[in-house]
Amino acid sequence: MRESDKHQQIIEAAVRVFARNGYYNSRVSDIAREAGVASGTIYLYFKTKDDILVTLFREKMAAWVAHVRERIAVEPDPVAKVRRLVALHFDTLERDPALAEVVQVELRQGHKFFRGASAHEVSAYFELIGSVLEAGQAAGVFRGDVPVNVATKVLFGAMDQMATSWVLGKRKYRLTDAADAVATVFLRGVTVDGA
Amino acid sequence: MRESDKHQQIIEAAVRVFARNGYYNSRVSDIAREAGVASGTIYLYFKTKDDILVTLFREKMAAWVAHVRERIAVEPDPVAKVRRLVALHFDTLERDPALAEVVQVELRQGHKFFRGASAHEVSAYFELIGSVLEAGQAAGVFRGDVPVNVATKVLFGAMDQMATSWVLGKRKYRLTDAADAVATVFLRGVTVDGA
DNA sequence: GTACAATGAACCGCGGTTCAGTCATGCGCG
DNA sequence: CGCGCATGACTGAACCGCGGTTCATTGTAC
Repeated sequence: MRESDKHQQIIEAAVRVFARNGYYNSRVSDIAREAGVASGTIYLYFKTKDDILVTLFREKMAAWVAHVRERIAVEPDPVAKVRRLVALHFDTLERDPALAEVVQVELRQGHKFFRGASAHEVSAYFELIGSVLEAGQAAGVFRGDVPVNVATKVLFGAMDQMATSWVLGKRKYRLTDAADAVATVFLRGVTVDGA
Repeated sequence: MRESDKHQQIIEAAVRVFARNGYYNSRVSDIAREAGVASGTIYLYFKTKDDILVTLFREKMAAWVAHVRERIAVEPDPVAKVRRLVALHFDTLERDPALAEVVQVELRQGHKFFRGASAHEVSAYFELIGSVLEAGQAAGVFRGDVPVNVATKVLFGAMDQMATSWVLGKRKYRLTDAADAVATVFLRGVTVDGA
């Protein structure tokens, strides 16, 4: 039983508990029970309850960005990269329902998500999207009259809302099925006419 | 001093307090002080602290939807309606920074926003957007191969993300300036070729 | 004088955090 | 080899501050 075992064990338990009850309605003792440790043990690995949420988000988000980055790198043209990005975004959430619930609903709490400690990881994802769009503009595939930072937010916002609706609607359909439609609308919106 | 005076007074105070500190970091006594009443008075008008948040959201959102609905009704063609909708969405938030903060950041808490008591008001807005897009399809202006419920979420998500970024970035620029770009990307995405 | 709005100090349950004690592991020494 | 002893992870009951809620009292309008 390596140290990182317990750390990870607690993180994974926290994801499930937060997904079930929400952050503020979860007590530390709930996470402890779910992880199969005593509540005091939590404090050997995390400074505070908040720290669990922040750490969980940082680790999950960092892994996410790394995963997406390496997967879209292999796609040669910008259009394919965007399609792949959307598909991966949805696929990641669909693969882990508890994580999806936490990311889409619970992590938006107050100042903890975009602002605060996780800001760095979030902006890394934004920058990843932005770099794809910039490359597309440089290649003459995407129109230059749409500011990249606007297009980035439009794409992220579209994916994010699709995901949120899917989570809140109790995941009754396959999120991935909508990936093409979302990518198509966006691409049609930013591509130069006749490409 | 009509009864509804105090009710409204408390709601407006709550908006400012929640905007400043976040929902969970605001105590009822803070709202009371801001409203200029005693903390016990709050409970003559609201059942619980949660009730304040839910009521505030319902009232604000209902007014929002009504306002947008009547304003876009005068625009005759679907494209103009969409442009107007985006402009109004941003304008409403820009006019009331405290409300914007609460709507974009604080109200996303746990199950209180899209799920739960406010679900009805949110879906009213979604249906409003959806009806515009449907009319556009019927008129042959918008493409029929994009499902309306997907396009609705794409548009809402795009606007919502723009707004969230603007709020989190401390409102350093004019949100309204981005309205055209957002509307243009979306419209280009859903309009039939050559319209 | 009656009714009812408003007050705000005090209550009380909740739950994050602590810490004194238990247990397991491995190491040195006879 | 085996027997304690030191080390440090782990435990979980108890503590304690916080803040939502209540309600006996006061103020006011008619």
